[in-house]
Amino acid sequence: MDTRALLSLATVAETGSFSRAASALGFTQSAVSQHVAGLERTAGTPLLTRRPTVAPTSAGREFLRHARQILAHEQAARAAVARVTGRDQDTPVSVAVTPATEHLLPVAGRLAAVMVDDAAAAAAALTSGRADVAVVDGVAAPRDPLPGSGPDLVVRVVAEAPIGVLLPVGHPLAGRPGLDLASLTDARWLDTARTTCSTSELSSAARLGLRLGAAYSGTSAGTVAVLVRAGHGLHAAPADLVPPDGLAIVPLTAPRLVHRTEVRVHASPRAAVLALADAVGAAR
Amino acid sequence: MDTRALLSLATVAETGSFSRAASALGFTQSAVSQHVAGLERTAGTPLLTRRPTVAPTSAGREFLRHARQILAHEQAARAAVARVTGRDQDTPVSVAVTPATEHLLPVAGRLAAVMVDDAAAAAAALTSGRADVAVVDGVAAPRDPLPGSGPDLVVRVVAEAPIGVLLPVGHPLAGRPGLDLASLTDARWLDTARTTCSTSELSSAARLGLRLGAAYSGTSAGTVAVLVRAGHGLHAAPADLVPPDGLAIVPLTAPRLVHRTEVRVHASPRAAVLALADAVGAAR
DNA sequence: TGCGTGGATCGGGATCACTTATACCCGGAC
DNA sequence: GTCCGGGTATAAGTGATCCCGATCCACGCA
Repeated sequence: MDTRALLSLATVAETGSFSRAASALGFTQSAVSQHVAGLERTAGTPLLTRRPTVAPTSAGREFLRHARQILAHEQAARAAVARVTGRDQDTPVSVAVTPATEHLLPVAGRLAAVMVDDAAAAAAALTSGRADVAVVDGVAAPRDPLPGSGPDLVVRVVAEAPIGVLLPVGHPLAGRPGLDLASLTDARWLDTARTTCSTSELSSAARLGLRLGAAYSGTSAGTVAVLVRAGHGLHAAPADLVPPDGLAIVPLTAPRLVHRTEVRVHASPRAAVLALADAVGAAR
Repeated sequence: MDTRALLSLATVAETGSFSRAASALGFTQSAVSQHVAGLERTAGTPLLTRRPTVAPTSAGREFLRHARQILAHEQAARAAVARVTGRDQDTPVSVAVTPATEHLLPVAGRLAAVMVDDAAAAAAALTSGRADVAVVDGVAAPRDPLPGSGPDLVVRVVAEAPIGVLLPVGHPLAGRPGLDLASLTDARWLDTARTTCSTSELSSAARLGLRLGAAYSGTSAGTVAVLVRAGHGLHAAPADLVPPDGLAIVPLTAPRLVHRTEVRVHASPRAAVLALADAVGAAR
């Protein structure tokens, strides 16, 4: 099996057209057609529908899942070899960052930031070789790893703080010394996925279904504050945060969860990567 | 990049010889040599040492990690396509089982058992397509998944019981109503990895280092009982187990952990696989 | 019916991937 | 030193393959 054919298949599936895939890859349409035909011959079944539209069949979807993995590993293999042979000394360090950690990056130095939504996406970028370092934050139990951590990665904790609930100062619960999340499942929560301590992270770390209110798909902590103050829903935040005007933070007593910021690097990083990881760890 | 070359490289690395790899794969030694040379040319660096012995270089080790993933995904892609096209109707259902769950398999029916050590190894067998179903047991917090569970897998819990500590009846702690694991880190534990509620699973689920005594690398619950009775160390067990002669089981009150048995299948199983999963689930 | 779009197919030159045969390298025996 | 044996690299030849340009074909549309 040749990975060029897999790339053709994947590109056709993405672009929805043999000719567009061909021009994207610098092949002729004929070659792409032959690639796909060859894969279908070895698979023994059609992988794409042609008419009325070009789209994966059910067999094709399964096949593509693995094909994409193979292509990712092919790139990762190249990157890994370049890393150990040190032939990447002059290429910029590529950093995967979650929205809330972007400000930790040093301004100086040759580096390329890869924006990712959460720790799991950062792990994918790291293992596929798209990133050399990841600076991620997320919600987990105190001794649990953040999602997506695995072997072959060196993890370094930059900051860790217990989690609290962000409430308007006038809210009936704002005066409490602490709160149990289980008693708040019927409250309305902002529906966030990319913010610091996003409700989706909170919900999955706590393994609790939370009732969702207004949805916010951005990443800005300021907007979250405005929405909470306006009563559109609750949101979590690191308990050591200075509460924005008009808001209070009440610590979560159960379940015991923390917001953690981590730097992750491959087990065998080049010097420039290590230096960057140290800089972020020290910046804090 | 051609996966045949990757297979040659991997086989050379495994057998430690170009000629042995060649005969194992049905190639000539010359072809294997050219495969490896081609990969080294594209990688731009030697991947294997030739003399005094054939072994991966550091770049080769990194490369091989990804190469093996690619080969696994190639097989998995074939298996996945065969699954959805139903061309595997007459092949036996392949089941990955942990040592403690083997007795749950129905005796009748065409099936092939793949023995694995733990839930994580079963997950690897499942995603690589080596197994259609997995019947696994392991230790985890009550609402946590067992290690190695992921998306694209349908999980069904067969049995779940709290965990207790297996003690000789004469042991000073044997009369207690419950025990805290944190107070037992200095006790001596049997060093097991493949038994039901093995100490390595217990330790990693509880995130506690336990002091290890005698090591037992087998899987027999009977042997574990004999070793505990003889005072070689403590061991965990499902709390609902009928204690063997001369032993008592004291429930663990903290951390709250359970021993769980699960059946896992791919998201789109063929009928024969589903039937088997149901049979195991019903057997209990 | 004729036309435009887009995938499939055909023929042919360049390249590739094997095989066989042979060269090369190194350690050990004499 | 020389020869031998186990083992990898290289050379030459051949059939398969890859990819291109050209053309065919199916379909939707006016």
